[in-house]
Amino acid sequence: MSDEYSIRSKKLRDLVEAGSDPYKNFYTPNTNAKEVKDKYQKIQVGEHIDTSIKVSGRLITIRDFGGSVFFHIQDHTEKIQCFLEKKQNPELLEFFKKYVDSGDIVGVEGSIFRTKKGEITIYVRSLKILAKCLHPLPEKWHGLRDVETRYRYRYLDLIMNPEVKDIFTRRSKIINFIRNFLSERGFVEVETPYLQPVPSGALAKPFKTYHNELEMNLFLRIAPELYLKRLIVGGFDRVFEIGKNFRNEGITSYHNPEFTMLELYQSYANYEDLMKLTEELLYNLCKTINGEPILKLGEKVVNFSLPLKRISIPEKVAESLGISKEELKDLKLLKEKIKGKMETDSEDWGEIVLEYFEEKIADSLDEPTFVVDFPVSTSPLAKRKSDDQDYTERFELYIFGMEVANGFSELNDPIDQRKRFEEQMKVRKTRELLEDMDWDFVKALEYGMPPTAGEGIGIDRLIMTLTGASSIKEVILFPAMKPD
RNA sequence: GGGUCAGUAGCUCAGUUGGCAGAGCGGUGGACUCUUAAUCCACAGGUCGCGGGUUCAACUCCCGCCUGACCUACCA
Repeated sequence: MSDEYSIRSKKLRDLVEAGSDPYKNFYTPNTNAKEVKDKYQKIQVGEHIDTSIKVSGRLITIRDFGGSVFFHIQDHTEKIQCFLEKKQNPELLEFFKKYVDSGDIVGVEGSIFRTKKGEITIYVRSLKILAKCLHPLPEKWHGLRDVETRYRYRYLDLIMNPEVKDIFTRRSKIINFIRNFLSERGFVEVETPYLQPVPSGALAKPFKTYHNELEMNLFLRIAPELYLKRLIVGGFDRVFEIGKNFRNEGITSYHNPEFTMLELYQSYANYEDLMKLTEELLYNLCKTINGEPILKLGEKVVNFSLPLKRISIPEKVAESLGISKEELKDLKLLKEKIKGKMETDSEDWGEIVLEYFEEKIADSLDEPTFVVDFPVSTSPLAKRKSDDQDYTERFELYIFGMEVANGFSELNDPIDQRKRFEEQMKVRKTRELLEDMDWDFVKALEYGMPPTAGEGIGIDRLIMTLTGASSIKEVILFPAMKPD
């Protein structure tokens, strides 16, 4: 009976015996910590406002002086100090010392004054325990730092580290903004299957599951792409979906097995239109959450001022290799030039160019930058550029060296699409990914899909860049973890 | 997948050459009516990540495993 859990449990039993319910059904505060502080900001030291405010929240720190007690409670807005003295209510002070611990959810009622040290404080007249906390909170000064504990017990993380709550509040605002932004521009938000008979729209290892009644294998989707394009075929002009994708692959500081993706499709638009849409979205998003388009994150600065920087893969690669864009197209010369700078086992011209770009140039793209002119062989679902058949109408957006968005003018030729699926089947067989392709999607294209541009934006990664998080786990409430 | 580092009280962390397991916060008891890391006195609190091994003796050295972080590799 010496550990804290037992001690607190005993207090709980004693409370019940004393006829007090330690888990109240309800309590209605009439304001919150922030509102109180704002409203009474002007009162002077020593001044006492005779009002009756009720706030509730978690009691986080206690300073006991015998005849009086200071404590802070933290609600969903912030924390506020409370003061309870013997003179006012001796029974209540006794109750507090006997039953109340840091961590408890309490409701307090009282008036307002400013202490000698200048803090706006609730002069407590009554206090109720609304929910007893049976565990001690982590240390008040250092808080909860251990990342493993923070992720496994996110509720503790949120209690102890207000900046964590800020990140997820900001995440919510960002997603809301995106929804509104797209809705205002005529995009219809839709939902497409998470359970798919054929995992499609990307090349990634899927999670497999099984439907008992249908007696069939199903896969958690790796992308919603083909379903969204079916909707374009069906006559939706502009659609988007914000949802989870699931990829059965490695976990890194910017990969989580389930992650949130925005995909949007706009018919009668091309990749240029989507770049404009994207930079407008980011510019306004940053201005809305930050007040200005330049975001300062410690030493890092992200500048979303229009227009965003744009660089061409062949230009940068040719420049880096000291050859012309025309010479770059010579596979033999290219392989000779990269010798000693980069190892590759690829024989494909486009793959080598892109590999070189990603390895030597992309990582250093800190400022938001559109990368354009992807080689055809590396972009199987994108249309070729009309003025250069070796490259496609595709872009990726990089921020802090991280790929945040990927968009292109969509292939809508069903014959070409069928051919590409057949080629993918061969590749999958050699990689022992024996799933079938989504042939019905080809059929949909055979009915005619208008010229369309589509884009995917990795929401988690976008939020990382907008909050300065260095790990994707910091922007996902419950990131994937092995059992402890 | 490969490499590096870490895991000790509820939390944050020390722990020397292999020689009794430590501190602060938190807790309990006591003093204290304007503190905010309150202060002061006393006390309690340990599966040293898990399992083997070496040794008179292991938190410490060796082997294996678990969990995490970082780097690297893979990655529409």
